Amino acid sequence: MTNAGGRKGGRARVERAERGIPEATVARLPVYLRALTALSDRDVTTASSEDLAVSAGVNSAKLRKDLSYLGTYGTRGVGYDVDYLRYQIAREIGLTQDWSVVIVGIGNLGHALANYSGFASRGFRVTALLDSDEARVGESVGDLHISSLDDLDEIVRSGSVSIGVIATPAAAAQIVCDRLVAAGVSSILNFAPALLSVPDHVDIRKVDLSIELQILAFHEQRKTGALTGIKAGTG
Amino acid sequence: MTNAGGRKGGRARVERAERGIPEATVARLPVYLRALTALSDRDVTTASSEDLAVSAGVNSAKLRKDLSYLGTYGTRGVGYDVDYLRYQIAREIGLTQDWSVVIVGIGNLGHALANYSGFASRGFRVTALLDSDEARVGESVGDLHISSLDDLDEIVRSGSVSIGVIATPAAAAQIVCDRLVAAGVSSILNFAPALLSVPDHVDIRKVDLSIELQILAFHEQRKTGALTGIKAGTG
DNA sequence: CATTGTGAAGTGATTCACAGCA
DNA sequence: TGCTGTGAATCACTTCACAATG
Repeated sequence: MTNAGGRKGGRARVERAERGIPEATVARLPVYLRALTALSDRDVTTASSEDLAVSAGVNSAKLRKDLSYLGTYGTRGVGYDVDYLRYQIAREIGLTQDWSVVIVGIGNLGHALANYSGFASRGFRVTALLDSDEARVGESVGDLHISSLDDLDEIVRSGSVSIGVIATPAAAAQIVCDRLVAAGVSSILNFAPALLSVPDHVDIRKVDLSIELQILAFHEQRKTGALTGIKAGTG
Repeated sequence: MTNAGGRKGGRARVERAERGIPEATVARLPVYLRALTALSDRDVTTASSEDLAVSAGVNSAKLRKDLSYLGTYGTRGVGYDVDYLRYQIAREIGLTQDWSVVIVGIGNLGHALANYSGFASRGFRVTALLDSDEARVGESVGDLHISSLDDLDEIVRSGSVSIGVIATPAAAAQIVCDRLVAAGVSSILNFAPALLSVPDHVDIRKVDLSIELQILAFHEQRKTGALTGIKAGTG
């Protein structure tokens, strides 16, 4: 990488493979993993970067560059061994171990997440569902029952939970977030339309359904020429 | 910027402002909109780029640069008029008009999306729920009832639907996608864990819950040093 | 050979830093 | 004076293009 010049004079020693995987690459590893799994399911044993790239929806140079951050797992003139590469990526992401997840806020979305099979199929085990509404506590969803938010500490500690999912209304999100952090959760997936603040050691990712629609609306508007002074007349 | 001498009254000489908004900026406009709404709700009438930036969770230089793509809506030495800027951003995104949305696949997630109030509160009206499972057709969810996928053409045409949401299993996603496109939908939000191909004129965005968790797991693993047996010391 | 792995070039986004203006 | 709007500098990511190699 072009880190030429060197900043803080000294630490220039590039430990690329271990520390320096670009975020953009990290975000694509699960996509590659899924593509490899699909190939493996179709009994494909070897794939070139081009095959894989098509299967993952990226271009092959990007794919090769991405993989190069992990190590050299390909064979020149041949390609990649599908199962071997799949294992390596799974290991890199951390899917060779199980992860315990708690979901807080068991409304419509929380329900859906609790039942979402896509979590379980990777190594994510939903170990608890929490809600602050005491009327809901005890209710069962799938094979879990809803616990009180007050049990959070106990649940996180005893279940080695490191990932929390927030599916509460926006108004409750920061409080829930603080409690998750206090209980020891250090990665959070937030579905509430709210900006959350967390200490540095906590990772947070946000999924905002209404923002996604708004981004689509922006482009849709451009397409139909509704904005710019072109005669509108939708409909 | 090209606004030299050109204000809003003039014609569309400002090619850049209208056409060239960077994707990264577009993705943040809804965030700014939300921050402005929150400020407005607290009766804040004026905000500096710094205020706004804090409220939106970005830095102020980025916010100012983003806003500069839309036009010149601030006042030097003062800041931005909250309601005025809010309107301008809403207009830019296309939220000054309503958008009809159909949701296909009324399983757990589809249900949750159908009931999600965050859509309606912006200008998104869910006008139809579709499912290919005939046993489900007729069932009611909120104040809508589930229609057959076969009615898609009719629904899209009569309701001027331009946005479709796919919440089906992965195996059905491409077929549903093709049917949406054939019916005239030109923006798609895909929740199915599948790579969809669409013609150029169709915009597609993907929300993948399991990928989000995997990205968190990657970082979580690094934090706990679970993987590589990295010796903490940099050497 | 075919295909990987990677420097180098290219593109896009972010941040800096300050001129220009209310 | 205080803050916006924006060129210039920097940083991050992507793509090119080809030497290295099983």
